[in-house]
Amino acid sequence: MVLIAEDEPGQAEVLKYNLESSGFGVRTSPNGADTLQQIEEDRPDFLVLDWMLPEISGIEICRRLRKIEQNKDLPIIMVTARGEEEDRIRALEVGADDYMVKPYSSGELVARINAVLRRTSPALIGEKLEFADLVLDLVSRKVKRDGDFIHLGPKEFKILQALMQRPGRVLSRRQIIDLAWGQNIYIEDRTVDVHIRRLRSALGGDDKPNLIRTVRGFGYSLDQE
Amino acid sequence: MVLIAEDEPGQAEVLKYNLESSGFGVRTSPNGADTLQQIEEDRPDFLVLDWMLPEISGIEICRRLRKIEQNKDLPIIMVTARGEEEDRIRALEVGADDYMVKPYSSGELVARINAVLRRTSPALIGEKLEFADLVLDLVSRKVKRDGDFIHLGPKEFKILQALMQRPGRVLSRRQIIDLAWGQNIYIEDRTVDVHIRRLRSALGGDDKPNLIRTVRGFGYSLDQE
DNA sequence: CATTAGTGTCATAAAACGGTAACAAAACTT
DNA sequence: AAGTTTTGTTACCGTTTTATGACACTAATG
Repeated sequence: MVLIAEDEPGQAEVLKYNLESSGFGVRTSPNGADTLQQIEEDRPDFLVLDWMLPEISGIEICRRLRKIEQNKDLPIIMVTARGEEEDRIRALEVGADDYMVKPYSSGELVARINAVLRRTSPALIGEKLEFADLVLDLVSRKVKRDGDFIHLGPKEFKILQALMQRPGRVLSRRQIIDLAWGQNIYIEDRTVDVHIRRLRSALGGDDKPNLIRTVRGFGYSLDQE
Repeated sequence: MVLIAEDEPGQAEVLKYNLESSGFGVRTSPNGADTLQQIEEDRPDFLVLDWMLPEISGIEICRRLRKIEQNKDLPIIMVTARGEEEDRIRALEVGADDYMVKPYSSGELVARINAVLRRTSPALIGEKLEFADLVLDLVSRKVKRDGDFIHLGPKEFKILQALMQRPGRVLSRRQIIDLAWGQNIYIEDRTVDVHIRRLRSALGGDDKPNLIRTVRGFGYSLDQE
């Protein structure tokens, strides 16, 4: 079930029609408050969220959703007329999984929804997260590198999962904390460093290529090399 | 390298010509068996696949490719004369990334290929700034020149970002400071010179064309000489 | 209840980065 | 051409940021 949060009725109709013909179940919501309520009453599998919504903006909705444990993993594609780099970054920062600029083709939206689903809900599709010679299985909660099983503590596991769901993307320490610990928890940023170190060493230390890149001043990302 | 699987030679030629003038390397394949063989011998970066191919249909090729681990992520755009919703859904179901109905403009195909690549390439949704042979990716925070990755400190990165967001426009030292350091911060104008120097040298020094133009009395700008 | 695995912090070491001054070179001015 | 202004370059050193090891504390396990 996909929820479309879009205030312009025409736009919403077109989207609904197209998504339905692509096999998705669709609900719509005309404003921010209603969106939040619908999500609370019956959590959709996917949210297509307009940046500019009456009452509560898309950005704000995104931020709020990410604070609720249950909605941490709700896949969100943000839609907006604005195309500035800053906005894109901002959308990704508040936790959107992807971002589309109007006008866009419905085909592209459908394709992106599928792409995001493939990436963020591997458990649903029975997929595993893979990166380089790393395999992370969410179902069995096991990690394998280059064929060998690796033991990780819960925190390290979640951090690795967060990174693998966004390969190449740099996550700030704050983002990592949000994703691995949860919001509204106060932990020293430095603590992330320590866990990254533990993770690195569990992944093979100096014996194997380091897959976690330090991005000075920002955070960490998964990376080849 | 893009592989075009298309049985009608004229069509294939036109596509090839257009893709090549957009900078893609192109190979072609006239039938299903040859397509699979070419992919096995030398995996292309992208597949443009006609639905109706002799010997083995496009749909069938798509299905088979998706079963092979190595080709799970090969981006595929399906091309067909049929435009029924059902076909569209079917194409996406068997794992195509996008779908185009004939007749279509080559421009649109190029645009779609780029859209799909943006989505599926390592950075996934990396928003990239480009100028000449420079690519700056805000999401993975990486800079590439002419194919080689370049390491920049945070300040140099931000300065380059500021310049690339306004290609050709001259930025005063003050503006650069505001953009890279933030407002209300006091540092010497001369410091910008030093960072520009570091940036130039990181971008290849004397080995490659200098992309940063000095505008005496004003500041700096990105420029192709 | 004893033991162990897992966590968060701190202190310290090690890098990486950044701002400046000082001088050289280049570009304008007259 | 000499003088003046602006930019290029280098070296230096303090600061910031990250890596690492040790330790205390808690939750989980048997």
